[in-house]
Amino acid sequence: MSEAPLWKVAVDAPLPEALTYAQAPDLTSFRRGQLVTVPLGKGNRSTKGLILGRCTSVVPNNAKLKSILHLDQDYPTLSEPFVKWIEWLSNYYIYPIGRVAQLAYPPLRKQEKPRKSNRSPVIPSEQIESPPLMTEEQARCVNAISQFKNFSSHLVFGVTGSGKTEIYLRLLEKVLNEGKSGVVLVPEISLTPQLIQRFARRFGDKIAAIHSQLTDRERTNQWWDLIEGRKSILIGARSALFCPLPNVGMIIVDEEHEPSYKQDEKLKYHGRDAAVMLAKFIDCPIVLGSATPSLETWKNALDGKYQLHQLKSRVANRALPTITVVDLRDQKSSEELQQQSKEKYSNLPFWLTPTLYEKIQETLKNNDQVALFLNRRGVAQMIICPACGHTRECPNCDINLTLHAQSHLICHYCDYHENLKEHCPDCKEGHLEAIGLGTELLEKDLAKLFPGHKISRADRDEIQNRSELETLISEMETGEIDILVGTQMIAKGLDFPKLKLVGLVLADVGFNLPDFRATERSFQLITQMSGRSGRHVREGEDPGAVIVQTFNPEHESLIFAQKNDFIGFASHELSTRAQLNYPPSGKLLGFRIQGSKLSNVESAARLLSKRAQSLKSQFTQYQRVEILGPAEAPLAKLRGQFRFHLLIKGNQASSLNSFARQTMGDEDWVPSGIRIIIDVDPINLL
DNA sequence: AGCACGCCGACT
DNA sequence: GTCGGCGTGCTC
Repeated sequence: MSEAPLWKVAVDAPLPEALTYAQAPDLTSFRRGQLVTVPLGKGNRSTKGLILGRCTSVVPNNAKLKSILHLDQDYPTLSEPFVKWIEWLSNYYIYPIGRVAQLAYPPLRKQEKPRKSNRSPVIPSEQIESPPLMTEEQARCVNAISQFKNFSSHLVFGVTGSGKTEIYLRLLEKVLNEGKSGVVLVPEISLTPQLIQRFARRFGDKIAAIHSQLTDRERTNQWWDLIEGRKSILIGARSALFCPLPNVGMIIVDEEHEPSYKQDEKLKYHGRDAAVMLAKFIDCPIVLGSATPSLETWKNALDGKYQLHQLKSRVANRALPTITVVDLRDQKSSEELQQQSKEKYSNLPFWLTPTLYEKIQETLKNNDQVALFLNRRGVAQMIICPACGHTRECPNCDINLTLHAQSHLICHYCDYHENLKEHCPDCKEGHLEAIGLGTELLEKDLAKLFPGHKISRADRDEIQNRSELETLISEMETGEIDILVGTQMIAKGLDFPKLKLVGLVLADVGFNLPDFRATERSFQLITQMSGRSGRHVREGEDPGAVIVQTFNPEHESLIFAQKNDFIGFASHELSTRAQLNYPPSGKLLGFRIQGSKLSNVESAARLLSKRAQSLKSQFTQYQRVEILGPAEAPLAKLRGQFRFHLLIKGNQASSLNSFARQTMGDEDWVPSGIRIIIDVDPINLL
């Protein structure tokens, strides 16, 4: 009997490595990239697996090999670059290879005969429109990038309203003309019907979309449309990257600075970084776009790794809005002023300064729209008993409950609900008081102040799906809504012609988070929010206005945002980061230790830290690795699980990676009931 | 992640 | 006795 080959198969199970299988004698040879079905475990259980190649090493410790059951020939063979990319993801993010491989396939089987669905189509059919004229800047940028056919990274750095989307459309047009396909990644939140429509008006039925709002069936159908070449432009959220469509000629990542590109569960990958690697493996250009690039990307541009294409002017020379900063401390300290305004403004709620109030009135009088931004939901963040000082906390998470409506207390992390009692449950005496503010409170107060005007709220409580967002958008477009109140949701990508005033109710919310990126986030937020205002003013017309209310008017993020000076901000912030060796100067890797018993979690965290310390002292190549912690995570308890974390900082990704692997070892030292989760390049330090 | 095994308590 | 609760551990 001739020697049958052995195969390395990445099976869909949480195994750190691929498993080795024998080839059943009646099957023909396999190829790397093919999907197969293999037996796994006891009983006659079977799973999907990706063939990684022949097994060259000696058969692992006397395991009794099983045979591959069959080839799943309905599915396409993944290309060599794509398989390499999957292997890279698994190595870099320290995540089971089989689990990564599985992401390349759709959730359901291929649909043989299409059934009619009463859901609205994923891509609306639109009348094709001819492209608008480009500005000179836009044309120069398109020409520069489209000269590249092989791997090369480009940063399109353009102020909001400079027409980055038009650049993407033109680049994709060229890609299509060469008979290739293209992928456009956008943050989930800005994957609005508006954006898809805009692509559909240019490319008609060549467009496919993949995002979290699709049903499994819709997602599967989009996947096959791309695989079989019926669609050749894929626009989607980060998960769209895993669709192995053939012949990709360009990848575009819009709003590349968006933290939501980082997935923080399962495979904790960064969509932008993963996109750059994919482009590298398939050898095509990658285009990153932003008005406020992440410092990681900006540093790459400064270092010459990415080519910088800067757009300095807004389309049609629209003026940038003026940013007025209102110091909330003044409002409190100057008694004289307060006395004066007391009479005139006695009706104003505490969060609304006369400056903002008057500007709202003026804007409404001109029949224009106002948007107020506050990064907090609900009515109040804290419920306190004035008698005993107790606050109402979530029993599962280490966090205050937020008040919604009149009497609903909700935990924003685990969705625990309870009713607000009139008397404090602890001392049974004090009347519970609500402290703080949220979007729901703004909406209520505004309704009293501006009767007769339509006020709408956009936050996760109010807008939960695509159709609700669509309704809101169309009401904004028709001018039906006068004042829009919202969280993050309204900061991204929305484009309303009549929006002339944007108010940031309390900019400080973002300044003081326990996160080294807090300043960067604030700068981005202020810039993005002000970009929403006056996007359609004509030349010579008054620009839109932005009013920022804050207790910290001297905060760097505000100073630079007010001057519209990203470059100044970036160089200031880069030097601050470099001093502490934070990214993008250094690299970070986080361990999260969690379990249901506090003492066990704490001792496991200590044990992990001890292993790391001894590794560091043992090997000279780890001398410069810093070990921070272990400490209780800022959210010390979440969904009933206690959490500790350990952060390690280093200079190179590769050495941090091997340091983390060696620290974990074979994991047989991890006590039962404890889970240790690795997060490479963490974004959320909570 | 599944799925089996195994060791206890509550029932026919 | 034996059914089934879910804690523990393994998957070529």
